[in-house]
Amino acid sequence: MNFIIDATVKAVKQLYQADITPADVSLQETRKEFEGQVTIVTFPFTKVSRKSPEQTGAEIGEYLKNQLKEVSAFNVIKGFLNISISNTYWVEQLYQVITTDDFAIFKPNGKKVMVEYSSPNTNKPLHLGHVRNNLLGYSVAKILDAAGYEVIKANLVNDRGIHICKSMLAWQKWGNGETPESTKEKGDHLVGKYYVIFDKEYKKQIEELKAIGQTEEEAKKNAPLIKEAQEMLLKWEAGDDAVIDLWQTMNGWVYEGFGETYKKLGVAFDKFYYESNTYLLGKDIVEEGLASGVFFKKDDGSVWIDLTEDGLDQKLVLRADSTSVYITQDMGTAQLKYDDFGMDESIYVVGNEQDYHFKVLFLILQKLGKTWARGLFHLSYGMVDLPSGKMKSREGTVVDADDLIVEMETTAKQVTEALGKINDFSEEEKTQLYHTIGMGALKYFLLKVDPKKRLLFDPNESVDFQGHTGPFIQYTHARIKSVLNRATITGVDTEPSELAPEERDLIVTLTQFPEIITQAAIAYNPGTIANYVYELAKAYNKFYHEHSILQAEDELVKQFRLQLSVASAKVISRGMNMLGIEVPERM
RNA sequence: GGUCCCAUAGCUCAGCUGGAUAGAGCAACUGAUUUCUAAUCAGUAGGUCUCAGGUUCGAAUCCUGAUGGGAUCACCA
Repeated sequence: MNFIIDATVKAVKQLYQADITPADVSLQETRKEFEGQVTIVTFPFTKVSRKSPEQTGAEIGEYLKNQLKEVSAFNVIKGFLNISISNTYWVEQLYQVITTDDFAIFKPNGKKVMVEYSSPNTNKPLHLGHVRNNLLGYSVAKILDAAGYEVIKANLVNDRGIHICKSMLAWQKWGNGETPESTKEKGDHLVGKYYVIFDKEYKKQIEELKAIGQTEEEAKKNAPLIKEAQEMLLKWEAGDDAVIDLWQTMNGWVYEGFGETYKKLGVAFDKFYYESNTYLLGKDIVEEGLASGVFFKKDDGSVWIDLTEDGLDQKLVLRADSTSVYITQDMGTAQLKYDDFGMDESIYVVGNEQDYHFKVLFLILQKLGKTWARGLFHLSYGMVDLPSGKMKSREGTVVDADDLIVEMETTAKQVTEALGKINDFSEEEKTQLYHTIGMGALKYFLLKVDPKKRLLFDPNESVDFQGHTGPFIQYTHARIKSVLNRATITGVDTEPSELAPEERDLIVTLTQFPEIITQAAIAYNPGTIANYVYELAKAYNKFYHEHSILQAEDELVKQFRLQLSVASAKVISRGMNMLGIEVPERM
């Protein structure tokens, strides 16, 4: 639509001898109730035209109609210039733009971006919060890829620390040598079970100590279990063979479990980082900062940065005993990632409870003069809440990722069976389809909302399969495929004598796809894609309902509608793919 | 208390680089299937865009303040 903008700039120049830039022309979609496809707001031009908005619109409209063959008509309502673009233009768009192989395919932009997401703890299974994180990260990676970036999907696994020692210790004490094989339990669930057991026993000990007069604080510190866990962590850091052995074994179980869940979620990674390898990093950066005066040392030997001028606090970056804190490690890991890949941008998909941490981290790196720090971005997303409140792994009040996936598949199965459209499918095909639909519903549900917003998830109210949902869009795709399977496409570009409004609207929506990808990539927001694909599916269903494809008036029209259908299916499929959602051929 | 995020229909959400009478879905009600998949389509009803100021020809959108909700301000990660 740039040609309209350019022509408008010229029109203003010709008519009113005023120079404006393309940015001054606000072009928008014409509202449904009016005639036309694009609308120019004429109010901004009245200053130079010295005429009423209506008259200004009429004059510009007249100019455009005379100058551009694509403009077939116009009308002005209350200062809004509504322009009708000729049917020929839209049909050309379909054949010369939308159906071409490189439609909405972005050329490599030469930029490299890392998307870090998932970042699980290896002491418990994944829950709904992780699911949101995983789907978001994966989708953003797909969107950036589509927008022309070279993308590295990274996962920084939190595989060490006191929380893992807790699971290990509880297993040692009460595990009786249980393994995933012996219990037939998924490895991450087995380990998570012992994490919960630890917490239960720990709480018991705290109560006992409180009963003999200790304060809550003292009891938490003095409980034998926590002391044992701390000892175990020290042994781990000292490289004690037995502890390392156990750690490797139990982490192995967890990774196998995570692998299964990731596979079901359909997410993947190009690069894994492990905190057991990175937790000592960052100390050299502390030295660097001390040398350059960005950091300062307190009397006790601890190292700090003063961010009060930036409206933040003083922040510790190294303990007095010269051991690392969280942010030390993150500084080091950021450097490591940059050294590994030299990416232009790096996106951290992490919950919004860490907003402050990342603000500080990025600021520190900038102050240290890391040029790449400007490319760091925290993609912060809201918590997933249950009606009962926050999810807490330790207390077992979580929606488990694996359970949730099974539940979605079961619901998909029930809905599908009730409709009875795929009775000829093999068992394997059915299982596959239930998975596709169930995950489509779940993924769409989680991705259509703005990442920033917190999400309320009611496990008792199942995710919908009708209306503004993943299955609605999947259904539209299957429906198109069903029609295409019954027809032969000649591949000859035919122009119908008349273009119905539903056909034109569908083409208009299709042409927007590249712009939508760009927007989604700029905002790191899969919701942009999700809502667009929904609009497209709706536009198709409306067209489908109003017009027969196979029984079209004549072969020209039929071929045109078939091409329109092929294009719609393709864009739906590509859009959904950016959300990590599969579209079935039948459902 | 400081800082950050959020607030739109009964519910879940779009719209936010300022533009027309604020849009979808769910739930409720009505209608469409001898015709390409009705997981669909068409319609009815549902709104003080939290509130109060400000900027503007024009504000759900930008600014200020308030209210409500959430997060965070650890020598935990």
